Amino acid sequence: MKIATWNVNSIRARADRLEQWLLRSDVDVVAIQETKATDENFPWDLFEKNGYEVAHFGLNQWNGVAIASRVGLEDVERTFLDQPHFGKTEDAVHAEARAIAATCGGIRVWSLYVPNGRAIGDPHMPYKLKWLDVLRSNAAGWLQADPEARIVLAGDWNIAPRDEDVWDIDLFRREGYTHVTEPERAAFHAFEEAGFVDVVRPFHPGPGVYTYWDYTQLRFPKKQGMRIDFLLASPALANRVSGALIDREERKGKGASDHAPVIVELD
DNA sequence: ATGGTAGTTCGACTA
Repeated sequence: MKIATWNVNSIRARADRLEQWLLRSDVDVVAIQETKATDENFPWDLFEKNGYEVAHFGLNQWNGVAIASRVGLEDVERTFLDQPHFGKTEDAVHAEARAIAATCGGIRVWSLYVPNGRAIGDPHMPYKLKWLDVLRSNAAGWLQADPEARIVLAGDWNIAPRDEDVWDIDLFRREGYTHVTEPERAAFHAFEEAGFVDVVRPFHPGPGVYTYWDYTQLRFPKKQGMRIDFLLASPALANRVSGALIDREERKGKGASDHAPVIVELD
């Protein structure tokens, strides 16, 4: 069984490439981020005609997350408990479309699009950290309730946990860039302390292994990327992982997303 | 000093 995560940066702009990738990659489940779509303009047919069920959570042209599966899709959940909002509104109606879950082939799959902190000192940074902390609190609770639970937290985390996860850590420090700050890294490592495991890194250790390359300044051909997309598996699921792939081919050519798909193979 | 890219959508915002 193969499970993938992929920030597609607009599912409508990526429809043709996504369909070709589904055929080529042969994944059973894919967690998708940044659909930039509403349910009204979401390309449902693309999945159905290729044998996938799909659940989507999209409110407007921003964010948007989905899960597609050909091994079942049950108990869909949109947002996690007490998911923080940006700004003053506190009602669930105003939560951003950044988290969706479904049970696929016995695995609880979360497709997550972690908020971008934008800049050190920007109010989006404490929002990002709070969002991660509440998610971690929920996820730790799921494991406490059932230590054998098969859960995968898959998505665009907008964090580079190690210095080697960006092409030039000195540049990031000098310029005061986000994604590499200590509070962001602590928020990520808290998931590992709760028992979740990055199941891709052991198969693809760095340095120089990335999942995202900015569109500008020839970042991809210059191999200047960031590792910010992760699948964090519960212990019971991590034990079943037999391989992983970061699909750099999909970042090539005209019409590519700025993120590559990340695929995990399970026994 | 500027813009360098790509997506939403048609001005401005997001990444």
